[in-house]
Amino acid sequence: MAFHIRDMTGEEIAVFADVIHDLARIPQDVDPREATSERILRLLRGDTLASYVWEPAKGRYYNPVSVNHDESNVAQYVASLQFSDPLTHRMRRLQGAQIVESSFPMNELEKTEFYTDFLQPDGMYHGLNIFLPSKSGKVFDLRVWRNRHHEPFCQREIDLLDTLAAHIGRSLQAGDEGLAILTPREREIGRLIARGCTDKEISDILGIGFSTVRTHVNRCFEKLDCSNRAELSARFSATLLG
Amino acid sequence: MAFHIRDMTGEEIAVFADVIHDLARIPQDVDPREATSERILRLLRGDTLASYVWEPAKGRYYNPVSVNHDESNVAQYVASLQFSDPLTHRMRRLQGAQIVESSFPMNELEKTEFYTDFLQPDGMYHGLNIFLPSKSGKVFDLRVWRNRHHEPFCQREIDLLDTLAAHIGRSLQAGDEGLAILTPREREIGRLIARGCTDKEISDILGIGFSTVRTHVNRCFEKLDCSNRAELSARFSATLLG
DNA sequence: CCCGGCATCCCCATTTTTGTCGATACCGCC
DNA sequence: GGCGGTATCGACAAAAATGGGGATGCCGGG
Repeated sequence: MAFHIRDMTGEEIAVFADVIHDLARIPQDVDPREATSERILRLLRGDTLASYVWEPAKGRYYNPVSVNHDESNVAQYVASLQFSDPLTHRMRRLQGAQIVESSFPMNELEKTEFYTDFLQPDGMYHGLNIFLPSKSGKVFDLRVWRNRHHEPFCQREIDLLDTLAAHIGRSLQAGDEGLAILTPREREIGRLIARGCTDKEISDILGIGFSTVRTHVNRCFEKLDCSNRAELSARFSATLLG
Repeated sequence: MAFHIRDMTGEEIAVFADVIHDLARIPQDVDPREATSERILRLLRGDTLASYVWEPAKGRYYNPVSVNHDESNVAQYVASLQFSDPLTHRMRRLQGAQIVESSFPMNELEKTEFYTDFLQPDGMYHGLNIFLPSKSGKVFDLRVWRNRHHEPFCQREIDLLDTLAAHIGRSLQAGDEGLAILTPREREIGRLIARGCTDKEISDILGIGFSTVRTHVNRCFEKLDCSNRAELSARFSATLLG
């Protein structure tokens, strides 16, 4: 029985590589967490996963993505439970992936209402968290859990999560700095430009007036600081294909 | 001593992820092998690495990339030794990463001239090869070696190389189908278009006539079947930024 | 030695893009 | 109810790109 918790099977290596590959090429209008969270959970051999984004302006978490969690639980966390969560306060400023038990002993955690009301019902026992601050002030996080019948997380998962989170962070960062400032309509038009459509064609495709297209295109130029559609096209297609 | 050869250190996981990330975003005019071979060798814990591309039309290997090899040895391999190489004949049609010793017992190999003249002097003893056919008929390969004082390769490296090679293959494939049909000058102009330069600007930057730029641009359109520069820009920037 | 590919240059007519002014209407928020 | 953001439309002139010709010189392979 030479089983060593840190090893990765050939299949896991391949899945890991695919996740990193996808993160590198994901379109900016897709949430990288949506596209990868199931596979990340599998790689970390966890039971449930949740991810939130801390919005500094509002002082709260929002934009949840979860796997194997009860949806209403996640909704409730965003709505109210986040304000009585004793974990994130303590862990948010730590660097890198952290095992919950290391910062918050289980015997202490089990006594809290947060545990009995929220964690326990959804089978969250052994926890592994990472909080990743981005330039914009937002903090992106990933929270992975195993139920109490499973082994606690160990170094293999810490290393994996550190790496995965860094790449998700890069991907989110790109979204932050990139096309997010455009309105949905503007992104739609940007995508068509990247496909080589002329303004006339775009107005036909979208069923709107030529002038409208012109307005949107000009606004794209302003917002993205592009001087012509070739440059705009580059900005879009850098993350469009894949 | 619970050392298990299949594990990856946290640093290796991070390097591996970076390699995959880079392969996903590498410009099409950069050889993905050049950009990653050192790191791949380190991940596989090998001593030397060489890579060639089999050109079916000419019936020979060309375009070598190597790490820690004597350059003249590699040149000689491409020039002549490849035709007396007893290994690749036997291994080229095998699927996936293969340990040389498994197909070609060492006691047999050590008797050959190829070993004494070529492999031995450069310290190639334990070998791990992969041959990856591409749609165009070309076969891309990676050949990693450890010297005789080191452990033979095992499953960890097979899994890793399988995955790495698949991603390099993807990257090369993209190059094959993409910008490779353009001349160097045409690619240069395509890149500038993707950065948003007008034809006038391009002619100034490159110090050539406006008309010349026009000719190159038109040829790009023809070859890549693009109807305007926005589309061309998309083709270039899909792999340009990183 | 000739041919093909490459890089360089020129002209002309037409289409598309770009810049810069407008304007109206809807919707959510304070 | 006003205000900001979004989506929608219009007009005009300048700048750039596009499509179609044709032309030269260089170089390497058959």
